[in-house]
Amino acid sequence: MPRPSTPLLSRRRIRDTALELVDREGLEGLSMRKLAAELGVRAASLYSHVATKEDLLNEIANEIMERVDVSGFTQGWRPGLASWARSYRAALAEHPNMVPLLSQGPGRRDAALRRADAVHGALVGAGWPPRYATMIGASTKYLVVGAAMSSFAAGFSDDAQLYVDRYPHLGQAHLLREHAQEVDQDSFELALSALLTGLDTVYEALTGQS
Amino acid sequence: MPRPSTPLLSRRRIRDTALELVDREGLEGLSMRKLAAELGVRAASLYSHVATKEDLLNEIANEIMERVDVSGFTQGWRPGLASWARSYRAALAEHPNMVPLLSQGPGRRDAALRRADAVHGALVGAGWPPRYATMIGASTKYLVVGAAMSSFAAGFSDDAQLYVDRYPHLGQAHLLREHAQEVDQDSFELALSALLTGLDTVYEALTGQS
DNA sequence: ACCTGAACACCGTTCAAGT
DNA sequence: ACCTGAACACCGTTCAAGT
Repeated sequence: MPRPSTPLLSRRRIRDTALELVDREGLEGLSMRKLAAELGVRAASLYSHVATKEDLLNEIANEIMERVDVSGFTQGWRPGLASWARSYRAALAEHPNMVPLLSQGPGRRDAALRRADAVHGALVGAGWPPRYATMIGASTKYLVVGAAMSSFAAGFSDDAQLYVDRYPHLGQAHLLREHAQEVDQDSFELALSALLTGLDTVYEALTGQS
Repeated sequence: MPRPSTPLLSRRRIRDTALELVDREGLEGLSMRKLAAELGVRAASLYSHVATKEDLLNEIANEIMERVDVSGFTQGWRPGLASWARSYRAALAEHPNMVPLLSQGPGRRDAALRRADAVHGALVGAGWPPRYATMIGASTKYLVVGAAMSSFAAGFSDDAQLYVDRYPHLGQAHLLREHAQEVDQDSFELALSALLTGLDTVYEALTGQS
């Protein structure tokens, strides 16, 4: 008898199912045993395809970062920064449970590093001194990552009345669940446009151009 | 025979030792069993003083947030925001391994909620419309949390040469370990001052004053 | 009131064994 | 080459039992 046709597992299927599990049940809901069960297999089998759980999560993180678009810089540094930031934020928003992992520096994830490098290069190409390019890339990332991590939508617990009663200003501030996403969006856009405006001022002072 | 004098454990001692462990070995290095061992006791004993591990971590997070200073708003909203942001960032920097927990919204942590409320109230008191006060509080938090989460110091792995070789722009950009903290600091200050400048413009347009 | 031993239901990972 | 059962060294938490 020859081989039993195709193998049950593949890295592709393992990654996809793992991400589904994380999206559905959170990072803490992912265990190698549950993942294996979902795939109709035993936990030990996963180790024929994946070195460790940490490795698997890093690969998934890398794939998510691959969807971040840095092509906007062809339009100039200002629209480039804005579209990079929005695309980055959108990528994180698609997998909120992965955000804590995605936020911790580029680590050894190629996709994140390649994008950091592209942003830096584009800023330098536009006339920013290298050191500023570094800081602007970092600042923008702070905004995106911070918005993803501390989004009101995730942070405030479901029984909003608890907050309204005890913290009157927050109550008035429309910080209830139904408005949370809108507040997040607007806060992010406010911060982004304030940052860009502030950078304009610096740019003029540095280069003498607008 | 009367009681054996003083109890071995207290919530205070448990919290302090747990935080030491997290600072020393990271969040993943904290287990109830290791914590108990450190305290000269068995894991089960901890549950006479603490409901769950999650509860314990929330209490620790709350204590850290208590050190964030919002008193600067007596000097006006601009210096208030700046000193709040810096104090918040400093509090996170003291316990980098706790940042992922501290960053996920106020949750049920009183200290974080009280501070969010104070900031909001101060901004409204200074003439900002409530909705803007909410957004400004959120934006500022994004910056602080993002800076803490994705700090270069933590994110880039130790062998900086790996990056220099493969990503030329990053190499030039002084992104080596020894400069990482300085870059972090400067990027944060750049973003903060750009944000404040941007907000000034909005404030003038809204209130007609500076 | 506080601490313990033993147990329960989990983990990630390894490895000899099977096909 | 790929999958498995059994094992190892861990987890958080509970609970009857001891003082």
